[in-house]
Amino acid sequence: VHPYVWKACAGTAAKIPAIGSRVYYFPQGHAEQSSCWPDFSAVLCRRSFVLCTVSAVRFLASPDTDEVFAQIALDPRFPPPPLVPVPVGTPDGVGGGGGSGGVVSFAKILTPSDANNGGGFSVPRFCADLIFPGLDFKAEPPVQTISVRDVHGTRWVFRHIYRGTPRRHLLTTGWSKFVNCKKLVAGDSVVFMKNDAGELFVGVRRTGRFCGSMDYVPYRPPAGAG
Amino acid sequence: VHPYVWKACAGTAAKIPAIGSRVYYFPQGHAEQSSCWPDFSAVLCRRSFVLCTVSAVRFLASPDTDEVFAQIALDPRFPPPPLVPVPVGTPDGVGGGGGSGGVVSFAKILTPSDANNGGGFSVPRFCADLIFPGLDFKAEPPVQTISVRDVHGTRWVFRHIYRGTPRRHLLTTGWSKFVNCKKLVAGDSVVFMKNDAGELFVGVRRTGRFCGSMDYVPYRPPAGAG
DNA sequence: TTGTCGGCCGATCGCCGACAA
DNA sequence: TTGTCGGCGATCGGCCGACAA
Repeated sequence: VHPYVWKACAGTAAKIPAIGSRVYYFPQGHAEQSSCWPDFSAVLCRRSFVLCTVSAVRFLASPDTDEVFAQIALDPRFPPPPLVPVPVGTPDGVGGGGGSGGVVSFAKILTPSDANNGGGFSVPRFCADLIFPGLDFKAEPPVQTISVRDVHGTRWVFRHIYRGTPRRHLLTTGWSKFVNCKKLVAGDSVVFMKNDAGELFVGVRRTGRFCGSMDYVPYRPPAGAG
Repeated sequence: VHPYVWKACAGTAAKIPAIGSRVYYFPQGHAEQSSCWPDFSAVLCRRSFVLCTVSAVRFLASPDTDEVFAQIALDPRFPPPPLVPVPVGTPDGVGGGGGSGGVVSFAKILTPSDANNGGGFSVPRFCADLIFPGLDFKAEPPVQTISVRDVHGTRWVFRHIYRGTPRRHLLTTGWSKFVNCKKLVAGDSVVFMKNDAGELFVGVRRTGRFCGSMDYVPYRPPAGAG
């Protein structure tokens, strides 16, 4: 998942440390949020926390739920080992309060009307102006087809129309398929994004009590970074 | 899964050895049909086959596909150990060419019309006479609701009607739901069964190249049969 | 006897403007 | 500006007898 898209999906409250920064790791806190008790036999430390260096960060998304999460590799060695080169294409500063990288985004909580099978999606005016391509307002009605990609790169097509009295922006054809495929319900959020090149992206955030497992999966460092 | 229902689903070509019978086990033949190479470190034998005694048989069905399969535990010791008591309710001789135990069954390969979403199921006359409860032919049309259980015990309800010119037996309401839930397509088969008590059962056989994994799962013998 | 087809009817889907918050 | 509603037309699911293999 591209870090900019990932960040827009996760929201501004999610703070991910930069590679090379120093953090404290609290094994017990980690364990309490896990679905099963992790194997701490390799952690030869009696203190309740460990000073670590962030050695790698992976931005990931669940294939099932589109839920975005990060996998953060920690190195407890002291003094910290020399920093390995950051792979090409991974901007530094992401998640550390850095800039948005030219990506503009807009999130909306789905109303019951948005999530109902029978309806479309009411596009807030600010979202349409900020994110979507401009409509031809001389047409009657102004209408276009927009193509957006989700965090997996899957492409979704929506009919975007400006109609009704008073006039408002709506997504109609294609929207209910998106809602059903993503299993969205009222209260969930969708995030529309546009990058520098004008490409559109869409992410989802869920309200449900669904919680990631935080289980350990071995990290395989990039080639040449051994 | 009840052995009688299992046998009817598997068809007459499936032969399962009785408990206590002597069979030859061919490790290589087993391995060639497995999805991964089994661990044969415990088989201390250089010959290509091992004379075994069938110590246990379990009749199982896949929760996903309803595919029935058997798990056969083999004991290579010689001379054969004393036979443990057969658990109550497991008839001997099942699968060895024995009787049908009062279960009558009828299998039909689904036609395109049977599997189409728009249609019902044409019940062959012999199947209706042999398996289904008798209709009240004085009614116009003769119709009833039948309730059948699949290999998991899940209950399915079908509307059974005798209509059309010429008259024929059909399953209508409830049938397409069954086809969709079981993911049946033309060419697959359904098996209707009736036991001594008049209870109805239904099984499915698939034509697809789907193949069970034949992987090893430890067998836990019934209590008291150690 | 039974597989397939077209007809037909009701349910659902989904687009629409009205209207009010 | 935008959330919800009722209307309504299009589509689809599914029950029917006709007919032929």
